[in-house]
Amino acid sequence: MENTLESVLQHENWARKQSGPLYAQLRDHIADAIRTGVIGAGDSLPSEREIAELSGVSRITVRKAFKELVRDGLVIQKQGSGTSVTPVVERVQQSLSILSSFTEDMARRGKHVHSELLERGLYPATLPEIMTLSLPPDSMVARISRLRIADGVPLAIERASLSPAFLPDPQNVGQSLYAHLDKYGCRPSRALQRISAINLGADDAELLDVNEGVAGLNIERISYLPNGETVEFTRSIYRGDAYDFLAELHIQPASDSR
Amino acid sequence: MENTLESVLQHENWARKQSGPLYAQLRDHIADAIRTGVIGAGDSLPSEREIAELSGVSRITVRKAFKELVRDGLVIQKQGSGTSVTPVVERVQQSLSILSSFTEDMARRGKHVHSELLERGLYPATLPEIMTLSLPPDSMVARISRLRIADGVPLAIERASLSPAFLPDPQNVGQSLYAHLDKYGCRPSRALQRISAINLGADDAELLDVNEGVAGLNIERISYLPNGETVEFTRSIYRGDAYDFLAELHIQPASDSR
DNA sequence: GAGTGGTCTAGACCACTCG
DNA sequence: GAGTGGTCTAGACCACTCG
Repeated sequence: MENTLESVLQHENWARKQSGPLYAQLRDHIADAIRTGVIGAGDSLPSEREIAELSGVSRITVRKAFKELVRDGLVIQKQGSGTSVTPVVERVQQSLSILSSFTEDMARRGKHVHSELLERGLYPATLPEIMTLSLPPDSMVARISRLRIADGVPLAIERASLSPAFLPDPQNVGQSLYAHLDKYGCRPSRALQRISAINLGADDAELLDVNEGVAGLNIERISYLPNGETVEFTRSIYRGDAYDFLAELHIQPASDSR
Repeated sequence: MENTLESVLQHENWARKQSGPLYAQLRDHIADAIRTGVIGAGDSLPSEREIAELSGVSRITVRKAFKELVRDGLVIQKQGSGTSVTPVVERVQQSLSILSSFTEDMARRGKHVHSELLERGLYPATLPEIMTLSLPPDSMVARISRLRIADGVPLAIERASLSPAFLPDPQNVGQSLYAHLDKYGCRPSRALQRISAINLGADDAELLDVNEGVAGLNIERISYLPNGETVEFTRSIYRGDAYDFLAELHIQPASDSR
C-alpha cells in the first residue's frame, strides 16, 4: 500500500545499489521519484533530518543531494517551511524577429498578466544610458522597472530606460509601455537584441521565485523609431525554464559567402 | 610590499567587517580581489586548508565560499591540482538572423578553429529525428557531434542529425558541415532556432571546460533547403560566458497589432 | 514553541594530480 | 609520496515560518 515517499527513501531501497558518492545516489533516487511521478509537482518532501534518519546518512549528505536538486530546479527550499517539488511552468514561446509587447503578446494567448512595479520615475542618467540613448550630459532619464507576471507566475524582470523626450511622464504608464508610447506616436518599429545566458543572482532569483544560480536569459534591447532615433534601452532577465525564444535565420548574401 | 593574496586573506583584514554569514563575506572578499586584479586570471589560489588556516574559519566554510565562486564562474577547481581564477574568455557575437557556418564565421574573425569529433556515423533514428527530418520508420540517420574549439577555447557542443539522403557519408565531413553540404548542392538557406537557458550538466560542462551548473545556451536548429525540405536538426549547447547572440526585430504587421 | 532550513566546527578518509 | 579537492560524520546553534 505505502509505495510512497517514505518507502522510496528507506535506506535499503537505494543505497549502495549504484556506484558513486552517497549524495549522488540519493539525489538521483529522489530525481527519479519526481520524474516518475511518485512525488508530484508541489508536493512537500520530508525534512532534511527525517530523510537523514530514514535513509541512514548524515544531514550534510542529504543537504548536498538537495543542493543539486535545487540547482537543477527540481525542488525549492524555503527556510522555516521546508522543501517541495518545483511546480511545473508552461514554457512561453516568443519570436526573436517580431517586435511585440509583453502585455499584448500574453493577452493574445489568453493569459492574465500584470506587473509589479519595481521602480518608476525620472533619475539622473548613467553613462551607458547617456551613450545608448544619445542624451545630453547630466540629463535625466525615465526608468520603468517591472516584474512581469502571467497567470500568477513571475516570468521576467524588465528594466527600461527612455529619454524624457519620449516619456516625460513615467508615472502614467499603465500595464503596457508600448501602448503608452503609441499614444504619443513613438512606438518603436525596429529593435536590436543581445542575448546571453547567466546564472541568476540572489535578488533576481527571489523576484522570479526561483532558486539562486538557476540559468536565466539576459536580454538587452535597443529599440528605434522609423526615423532611426533610439527610443528605449531595456535590460531584461527571463526565467530560463519559462521561455523559449524562436529565431528565423536566412542565408547570408552570396557575395559574402565565399 | 606584500599586498598579495596572503594579506588579503588574513582573517583580521575581512572578517566581521560586513554583516551576514562568514562564507558570504569570504566569498565577496575573494570575488573583489579577482575583480580588482589583486589576483589575476589564471592565478592559483591557496588550498582550501591554507585559506582556512589563514583566515581562521573551518575548511567547510571555505568550501562553501568556493562553491559559489565556482558556480558563478569566477574560479575553477580541479581535484588534485587546486583552485585557480578562471581565464577570461573573449565573447563571440553571433547573429540570429543570418544563417552562417561556425567554421566560416570564425575564419572571418581570424580565429583558428578546430573541432573534436565526439560521434560520427549512421545510426538507427530516434523518434524525434524521424519526426523532425520526415524519415521513414526504422530509418537510419546520419549523426555528427562535435566540440567546437576556437583558439584553443571550447565554445560549443553541436549534435547534428541529417537524413542519409543528404549526408550518406558522414565519415567524410571535414571541419565544416555546411561546406560539405555545399558540394552536393544541399546547403540550407533558411533555419528556425529555439533558444533557451540551461544549467550545464556534468558531462557537457567537462567538454566545455567550465564548472558544472554554469549557465549555457541551449539551441535547437532545424534547417531547410530552398524547396522547403528539412536538411538538418541540430542541438547545440553554447557556453554562456562566451556567446552573445544578436537579433534584429521588426514590428509586427499592422493588421495584427490591434 | 515546535519545526524547518542555514551556517559552522573539528575531524576523518578517499580519489586524484604531479613531480 | 605529498598535496589537492571530494565526500562524509556527529553535533551545535541560528534565523525563519507557521499555527
